[in-house]
Amino acid sequence: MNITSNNTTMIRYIQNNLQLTNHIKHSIILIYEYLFIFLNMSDSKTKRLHQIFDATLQLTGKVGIAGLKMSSIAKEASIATGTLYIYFKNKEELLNALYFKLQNESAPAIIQDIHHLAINIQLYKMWKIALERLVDNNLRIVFLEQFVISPYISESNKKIDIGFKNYLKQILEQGKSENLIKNLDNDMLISLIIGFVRSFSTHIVNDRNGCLSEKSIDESFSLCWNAIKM
Amino acid sequence: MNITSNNTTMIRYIQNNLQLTNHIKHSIILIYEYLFIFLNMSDSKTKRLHQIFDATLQLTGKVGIAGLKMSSIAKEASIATGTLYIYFKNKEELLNALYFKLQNESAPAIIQDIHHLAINIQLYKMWKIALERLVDNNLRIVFLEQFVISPYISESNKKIDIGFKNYLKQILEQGKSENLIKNLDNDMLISLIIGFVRSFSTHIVNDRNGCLSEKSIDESFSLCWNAIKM
Amino acid sequence: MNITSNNTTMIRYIQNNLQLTNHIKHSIILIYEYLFIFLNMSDSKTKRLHQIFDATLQLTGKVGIAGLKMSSIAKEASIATGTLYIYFKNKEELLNALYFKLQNESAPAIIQDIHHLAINIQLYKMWKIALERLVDNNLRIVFLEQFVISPYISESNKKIDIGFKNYLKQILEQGKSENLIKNLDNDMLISLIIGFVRSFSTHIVNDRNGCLSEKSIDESFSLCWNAIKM
Amino acid sequence: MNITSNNTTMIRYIQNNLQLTNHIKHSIILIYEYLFIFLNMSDSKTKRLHQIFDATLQLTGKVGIAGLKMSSIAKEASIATGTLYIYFKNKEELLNALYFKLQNESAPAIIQDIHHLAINIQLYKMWKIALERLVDNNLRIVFLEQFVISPYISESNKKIDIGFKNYLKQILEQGKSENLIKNLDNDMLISLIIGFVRSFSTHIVNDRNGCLSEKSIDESFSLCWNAIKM
DNA sequence: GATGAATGAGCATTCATTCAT
DNA sequence: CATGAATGAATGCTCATTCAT
Repeated sequence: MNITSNNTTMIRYIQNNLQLTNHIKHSIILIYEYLFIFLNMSDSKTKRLHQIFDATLQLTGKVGIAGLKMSSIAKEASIATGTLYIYFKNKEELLNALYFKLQNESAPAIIQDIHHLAINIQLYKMWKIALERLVDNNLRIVFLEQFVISPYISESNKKIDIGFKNYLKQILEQGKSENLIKNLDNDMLISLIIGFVRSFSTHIVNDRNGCLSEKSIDESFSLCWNAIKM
Repeated sequence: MNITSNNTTMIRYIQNNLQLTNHIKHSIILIYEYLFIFLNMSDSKTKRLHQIFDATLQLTGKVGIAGLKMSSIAKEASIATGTLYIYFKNKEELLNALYFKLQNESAPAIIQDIHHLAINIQLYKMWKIALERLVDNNLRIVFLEQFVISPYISESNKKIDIGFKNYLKQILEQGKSENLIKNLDNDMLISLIIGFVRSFSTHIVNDRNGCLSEKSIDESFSLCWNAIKM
Repeated sequence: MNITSNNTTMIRYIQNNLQLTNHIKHSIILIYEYLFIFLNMSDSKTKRLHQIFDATLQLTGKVGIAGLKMSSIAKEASIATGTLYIYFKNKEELLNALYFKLQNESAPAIIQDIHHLAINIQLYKMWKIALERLVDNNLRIVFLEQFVISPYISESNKKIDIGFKNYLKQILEQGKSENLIKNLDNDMLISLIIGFVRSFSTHIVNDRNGCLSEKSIDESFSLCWNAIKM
Repeated sequence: MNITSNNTTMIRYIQNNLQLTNHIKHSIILIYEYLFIFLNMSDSKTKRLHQIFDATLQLTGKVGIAGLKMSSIAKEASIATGTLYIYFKNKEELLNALYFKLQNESAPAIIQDIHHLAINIQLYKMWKIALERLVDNNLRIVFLEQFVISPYISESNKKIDIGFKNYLKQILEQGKSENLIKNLDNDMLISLIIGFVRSFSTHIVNDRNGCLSEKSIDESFSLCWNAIKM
C-alpha cells in the first residue's frame, strides 16, 4: 500500500487492521493525516509551507501572536500577501495549521524505540532530546503557549493534545511498577519534568545564547531524576 | 516629607540621600512610583483601577493579549470605553501599568522575614506561598508571559525583573554555603523551582478546578527539595 | 397600546386579535417590524440611516451594485467608513436592509382606501401614484432589479415580495367579476401594467429629464386601460 | 475583396463607396467589426469565445455583474483563468464585447423583411420573435440591464443603442400614417411594448419554467395591440 | 468626570492580472 | 497556446482613540 495513494483508505486500514491500543492508533492517524498533506505536495509547495510556518514562528518570537500581521508573515517568508491565502483560508487557519504541525512533530521526534532500556536511561534520552529540541527551537514553546489562549484557536485544536504527556505517563507508570519512581500523582511528576525542561531551555536560549553543554544536560537531568526516583 | 506631596522631589531624595546600593535604590523608586499613583487617588479611583486591571486579567486568560480590545476591557469592567482613557493614556500604558503592578506585587507578598529559619523551611514557606498565589491567580502568569513578548511592552518594563528570582538566589546561596543544597548553577536550580511551580499551578487550575490540597503542596515541595538538596 | 412599547407583544397582538386574512396580517407585521426600528430610534439615528440609504441609492444609480464601495457610500453620506459598521454588520446587511425598506415602502404609499371607487378609477389612481413615485425616485428600480440577482441578497429577502403585486391582483379580480376587465391570466395583466409603468418611468427619467406631465399620465393610463378593459 | 483580409481597408471601403445613409453605414461597420473577429478565427477559437460568453451570461444570471469574478467565468467555461486574457485584454473588454455581441444580435434576428405585411401582422411577428427570444435567453436582459449602469461599460458602448427601438418606431409611424395606431408619442408606445415584453418574458422564465405557449403569445400580443390600435 | 457614538488609520482579505512552465 | 500559482493593488472591516454631550 502506498502512503500517498488514498487518505481515507489508509486511515480505515490503520483503524481496522493494526494490533494497537486505541490511543496509539489515534496518534498514528493524526500524524498520518499530517504527513499525508506533505507527501501529496510537490516539493515547491512543501517548501512554501515551511517558509510560511518558519516566518510565523520567527515573528511570534519577536512580537507575539498579538503582533502578527499577515503582511509581515508574507514579507518574512519572502512571498506576496495574497499567496498566504492560497495556502490558508485566513489567518486563523494558518495559525491552527502551525499549531497542529508543532503538536504532532514533538511526539514522533522524541518517542523512539527505547522501551527495552532501564527507566532512568529512557528518561535521560527523552530529557536530552527534549532539551536539545527546545533549545534549538524555543520559538515553538512561545508560539504554543500563546496560541492556546489566543482568540484564533479552533475548538478542534483545543482537543489535540500532546502525545508527549501520554508517553511520559507510560514511562512513569513502568518506573513505578519497578519501584524505581516515587508513587506520586503522574500529573505532579509530569509538571515537574515539563515545567523544568521548558523553563531551563528558555533560560539557555535567553541568557546563555542557546549554548547547551553536555554537562548542563547531565546535571539538569540528574536534578530531575533525584526528584522523582524512589 | 509627605509621600503624597510630590513625585519628583521624593525620587530625587531617594537617589541623593539614602545610603543604599544602586540596585536597591532602583527597586525602591519603582515601588514608590507605583504606590504614588495609588496613594494620590481617591478610593473610588482606586476601585476603578482595580476593576480595569481585573477585567484585563480575566480577558487575557480568555482570549490572550492578541484578543484584548479596549472596548471589551471596558465592558468587562462595566465602564464606558472612553473612561479607560481617563485612567490611561492608551492601551500600551494600561498593559504596562498592569505588568508593573503584577511584577511588584509578587516580591513583597512572598518575601517575608524568614531569614532565621532553616533553608528547607524557608524554601517550603516560599513554595507554599508561591503555589497558593499562582493557583489563586493563575491569570497573572498568563498575562506576564504573553506581555513580555507582546508589541506593547515598553523598553523600561523589559528591564523590570523579578525580585523573586533574586531572593531565591540568596536563599540558594545560603543553602549551598551550609552544604544543604547541591553546588549547581543557580539558574538551573531556579529553572527547576520556577518551572515546576508554574507548571504545577497551571495544572491545578486547569485540570483540578483550582483545588490545592495541603498534601499536594507538601508532596510537590518534597519533590522539589529532593531534587536540589545535597 | 403603544407602538414603541414592545415589538413581540405587538406582533402577537396582530396575529391573534385582528380580523384579517393571513396575507394581510403578514404584510402588516412586516411593515410594523420595519417601522418599529425607526420609531425606536432617536432622530439623529434615523437621519443617519436615511443618509446612508440615500447615498447607496445615488451610487447604485451611478455605478451599479457592482461598483458600490463601502468607502464611497460613507463619503457620499458624509460620514466615516467605520460609522457604516455601527449601523450595519457588513456590506451585505446594509444592502439587504435597503432592499427590505424599499420593498415595504412601495406598498403602503400606493395602497390607499380606494375600494369604493370604480375599478378604472382605482387603477388610474394607482397608476398615477406609481408613475409619479417611480419618476421621483427611479433609483429605487435600478437598485431593486440589480439587488435581487446580486450575490448580496439574503435567502430571507428573496422571499419578501411585493404587496403591490398582490394588491393589483385583488383589483383585477374585482374588475373581472364586474365584467370590466378581460378574463385573462392575472400574471399577464400584471406584467403589462408593471412592465409598462417601469419602462415608461425610466424613459421619463432618462430622456425627459424627469418631467412628467398630467397629459403623459393620462395618456399612458389610457393605453394601459384600453389594453386590459373588456 | 475578402472580408477576412483586412479590417481597416474594409471599413474605409464601406465609408467611401457604398451609397447608404450615414446611420446605416455606421450600423454596418459595427456589425462588420464584430463579424470580423469571428470570421478570422479558427473554429476552436470561436467555440472558446462562445464558452466564455455563455459562462458569463450564466453567472450574471446567478450572481449579477457585481458578483462576476474572472476566475468563476473561467471555471464555468472550463478553461484556465489565464486563458481569458488571451481572448480579452481585461475584464472590462470581455464584458463590453459581450454587450456588443448581444446588442447586435438582437436587431438582425428580429428585423426581417416584413415591410409588405399589414402593420398588425408585422407587429405580431416581431412580438412573437422577441418574446420567444427573450424567454429562450432571458439572461440577455439581465446582463444588458445591469451592464449599462455598471462601472465596466465603455463610453463607446454607451452609444450603441438598439436598432430594435428604431425599427419599432418605423413600424409605429407607418401604422399611424395608415390610421391603424393611436397618434401618441412613440416613446410611450415603445415603453408599453418593450416594458410588457420584458416583464412578461421574465415572468415566463421565473414562474412558468420557461414554457411559452402559442396561446400566451397570442393573448399577450392581443393585449398589446388593443392598447395601441386606433 | 463619565459616556459611547463617531472617526479613520491600519490590517485582513479578495481578485484582476501576470508569467514561468 | 494553455495553464494556474503568484502577485499586490484595491477594498472590506476592525478597533484604538477622540470628543461632543
